[in-house]
Amino acid sequence: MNKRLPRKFYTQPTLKVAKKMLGKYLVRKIGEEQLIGKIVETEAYIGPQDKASHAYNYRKTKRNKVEYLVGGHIYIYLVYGMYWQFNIITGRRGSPECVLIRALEPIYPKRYALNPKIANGPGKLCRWMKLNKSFYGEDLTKSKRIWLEEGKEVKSNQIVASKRIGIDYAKEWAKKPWRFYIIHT
DNA sequence: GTACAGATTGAG
DNA sequence: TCAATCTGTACT
Repeated sequence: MNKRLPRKFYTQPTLKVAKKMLGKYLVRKIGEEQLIGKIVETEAYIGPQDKASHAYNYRKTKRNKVEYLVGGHIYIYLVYGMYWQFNIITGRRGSPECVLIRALEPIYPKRYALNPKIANGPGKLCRWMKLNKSFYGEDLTKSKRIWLEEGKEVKSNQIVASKRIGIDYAKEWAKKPWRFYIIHT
């Protein structure tokens, strides 16, 4: 049976976790129903040095304070007044780093697999899985309603790195190849 | 208290 | 190309 990923997975260096997360299954339990999506696109945000990060220069606000928790917690927030962004904290306690989940491929229930566009964007996957502020600070290693499982193996030659999206204001940091996705086969 | 931009999306 | 829509943040 598939096993929930342990704390150890999340406390590795952020860029490594961002890559390893590709192919993992994100499981969301809603009542008796389960939704499962394979992670196919991620972006890394490397805390204090990363100008595109909310925690740039160790900034700590009411919104991003969970980024300082140990890896495995959820950082979720609203952008543009209507879309949630689902991030997973990485690294150790006190190091504000995280990975943004940008896209899922629906696996289960089967009817969603026919509609791959339902979760192909950071705002859309949250709408699909009904993720909102109530998940702020939730622990993926303990939660009963959301967690990550070992999924399909992804070979390194199927992973592409490119620059991150929607953060042009961060200038040179916007060009870092810290967005990872699986080649569509 | 007030102003303003943003890790997006879908329609035109 | 552009509006929708609202919270956190930085300022007065």
